[in-house]
Amino acid sequence: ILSENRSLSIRGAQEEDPPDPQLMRLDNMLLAEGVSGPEKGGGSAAAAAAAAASGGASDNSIEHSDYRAKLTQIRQIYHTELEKYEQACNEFTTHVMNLLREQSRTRPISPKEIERMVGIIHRKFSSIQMQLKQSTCEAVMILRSRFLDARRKRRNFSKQATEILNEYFYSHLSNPYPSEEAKEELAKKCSITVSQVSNWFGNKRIRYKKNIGKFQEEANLYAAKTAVTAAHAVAAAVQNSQTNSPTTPNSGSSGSFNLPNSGDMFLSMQSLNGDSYQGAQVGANVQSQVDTLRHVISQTAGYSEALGGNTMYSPHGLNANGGWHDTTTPSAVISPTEGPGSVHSDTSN
DNA sequence: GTTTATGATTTGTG
DNA sequence: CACAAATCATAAAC
Repeated sequence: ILSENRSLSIRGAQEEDPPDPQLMRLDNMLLAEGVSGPEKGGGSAAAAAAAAASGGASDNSIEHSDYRAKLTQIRQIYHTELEKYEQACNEFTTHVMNLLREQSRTRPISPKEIERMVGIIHRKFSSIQMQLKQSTCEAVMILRSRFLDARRKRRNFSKQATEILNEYFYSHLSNPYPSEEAKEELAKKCSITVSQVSNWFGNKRIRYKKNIGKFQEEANLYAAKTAVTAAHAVAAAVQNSQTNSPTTPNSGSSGSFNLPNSGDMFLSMQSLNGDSYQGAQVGANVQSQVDTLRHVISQTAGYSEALGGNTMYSPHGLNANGGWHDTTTPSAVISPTEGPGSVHSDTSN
């Protein structure tokens, strides 16, 4: 009898004589969510995530890994608790049986009474199990709602991803519109989706334009980051006017990029950007670096922050009215540093 | 707690 | 459809 009871209680997770519809619902849901399903490996819900994670499809592995971790956690708790209850149930049953057996020596105990006792015990424990399942379901639901509704659970991108994006943005300030291809590349590098990249650039553009002053520091930082290589490129292109090597990056805390002869440098840059050199040897591929360098140089050339407003140095291709795109331009303001040669065809990558 | 930063969404335009 | 702009909702900082 005892062994029979044990096996019954072990199996007894779902089968109660009255097939409680609520219980069935819970069980089905837990099974569907992969909580009560196969221990490891691929749950039904985890299948997609697993494919994304191992398949190298950078799409949403990051988003789902978190989800999966939490789900696993829930599953573990669920199983642990379930096991605990079963064990407790068995122990308690045994205990009661022993008690009854002992009492049977002093007074007659009918098998019916024993059966009744066992029934009571099992009902008690299965109601506990029900509660367990219910709360587990609840937890899964909450988890799901938090992860399904992307807007609710906003995760910041990793520092690294932000670095990469900013680097691209500030080194293409004159035309911060990555091509589809470039977006894909960025997405891959940042482990985010292409649309996330698009979102990021959309937000960045509008917010940069809205308050350029606020982004000056950041712009300088990222400009300085690539300034070394940019300086090299420019220096190679403009062989003259190279008195001193641009010193060390200087980890520009307050934009102190110590250029030796900024004025001259700036002039050469202008001519470079203007016409004379444009097509010759340094083509558009230097343009991005010119962008970045110009920023630094203008800083060094005695340009205080935004407070006054950027008159002469209306930053990079952004005409004084604002807007890279120039839709229905009310006034054609020509950026002084931007010569006749407009900047497009960026030769990304 | 409040404020700021930031990713996502909605709306509107060409 | 890509984009700008406004807006939402949350994360992170204070």
